[in-house]
Amino acid sequence: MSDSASCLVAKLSNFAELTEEDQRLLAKLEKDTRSYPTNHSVFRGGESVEHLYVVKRGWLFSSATLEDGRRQVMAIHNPGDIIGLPHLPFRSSLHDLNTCTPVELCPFPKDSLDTILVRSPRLTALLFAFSMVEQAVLFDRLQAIGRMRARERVCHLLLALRSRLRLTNDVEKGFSMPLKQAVIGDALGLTNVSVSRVMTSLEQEGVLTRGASWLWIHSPDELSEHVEFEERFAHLDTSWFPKESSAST
Amino acid sequence: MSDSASCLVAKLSNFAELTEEDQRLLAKLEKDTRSYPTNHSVFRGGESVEHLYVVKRGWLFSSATLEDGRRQVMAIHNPGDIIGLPHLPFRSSLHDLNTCTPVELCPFPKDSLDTILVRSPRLTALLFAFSMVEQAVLFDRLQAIGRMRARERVCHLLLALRSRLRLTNDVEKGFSMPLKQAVIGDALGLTNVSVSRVMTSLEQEGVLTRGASWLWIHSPDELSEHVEFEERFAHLDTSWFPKESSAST
DNA sequence: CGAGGTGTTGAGTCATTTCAAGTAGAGTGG
DNA sequence: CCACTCTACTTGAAATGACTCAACACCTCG
Repeated sequence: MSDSASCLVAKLSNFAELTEEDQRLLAKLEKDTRSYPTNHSVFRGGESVEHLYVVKRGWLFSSATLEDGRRQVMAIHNPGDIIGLPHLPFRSSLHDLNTCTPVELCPFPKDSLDTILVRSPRLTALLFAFSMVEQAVLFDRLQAIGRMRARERVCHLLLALRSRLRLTNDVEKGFSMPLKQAVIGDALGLTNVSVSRVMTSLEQEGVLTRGASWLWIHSPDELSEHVEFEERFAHLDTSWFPKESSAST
Repeated sequence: MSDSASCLVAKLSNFAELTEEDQRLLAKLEKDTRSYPTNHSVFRGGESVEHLYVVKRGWLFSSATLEDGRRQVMAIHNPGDIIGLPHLPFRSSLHDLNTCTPVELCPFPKDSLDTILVRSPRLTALLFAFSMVEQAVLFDRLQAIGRMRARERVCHLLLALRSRLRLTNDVEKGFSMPLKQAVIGDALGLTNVSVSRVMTSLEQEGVLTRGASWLWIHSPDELSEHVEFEERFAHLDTSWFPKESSAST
């Protein structure tokens, strides 16, 4: 993980060797950088999406809103994430994208992917694998929302956030957590009020400590047994990947 | 959609031209066929998964169960579906897989995909796109569970099922629906009791007609406005696909 | 210092669950 | 072919977890 390496390269390198060529292909996705302020709407659901985005800095979330205002937060995005893959096969974006903090994004056009698809089957496989990991995380949240009580849901989300951040940050002594309780609620099918009650009670019980946009989970292992949280970023099975980039051999 | 064409080829052909080579690559995935009876467990979460499966005939569902027995149904699988892509990057399967009807599956090993990845970037893109459509459907269900009332959730699921089946069946005058209410409930974060109440009331109001393992939604258009259901299988944007299979040119 | 956004806390309400009993239907064996 | 059994579904009554509404506290930022 050299200084010049992007978050994306850093994240992906955790799971598979990247060739020079692969790194070059990824670097092209991060050519441009755009900045956005806090609480800014990057795009809205229904708008046509020509670009995908690599998150360079900051937090964002994707959400969809029903006509009467009920909102569901679909995903929370951190540095190193690629935003927009689910929109790929659609003409217009599925969700709104909003910033939680000041953000730097690297937009790249959809069809930049075709070079990767043609030149590096192995990198393609890695991106696909990562996309499936995202989907696994989504399944876990589906289970949390569908079958867990408010308290379990909140714990589950906090553990999931921590697990994500651990790929690129040190989280042992706490980590930055700029999400508003209303956003957490909308991610979990709860109200901000319920989230507040749970968080307060968790803090009183000594499970965690809160600061301004900051959170410390004291004993994640203990907590994760209690709420049946599953680590999804631990290890990727890459055995089925093509052996080499066909183009580079 | 010729007689010899598989459900998978039929489904994918709806969205992009498949070359001879692509069809041959897909056909290889359906070489073997295995049969399973109703209510049979194909595999359990945690077992190692060497294979993916193409559904040739019948209905199945994937689910995960918490220690105390609470169950979440993650996905419902119909003919033409590929089962197991989300498990791909993991050593062991994420979910249980169970049959709802007698079923025929075509198992193929994970690394069969590498030929596709290397030989046909275009088919790879199509599979990826389809996988993203699945994810979009998952997002929709997340919203349903997180932010809709029981009645809306059930309507939403019924419309989603109908929309899936429409790819391969005629659903205008009703369709086969072998899911038990407990399964529907577990897919929606409800109890079988709530599902029963909703279904009964929908039938009384003339929204639908039920028969033995059979369902007719009278006016899906009207219903879908009422519950904000979004059709995801209508059209794929394939503009970003690589132009040709690199290997076949 | 004031203002607006964010989080907290309490009281009352409501949708869904839980529990329980009963009905209907499909499949099985005599 | 009928009785039996098991499972799925239905229906009602009571319990409950989360929501709504509302007031208030806190903090940040201008």
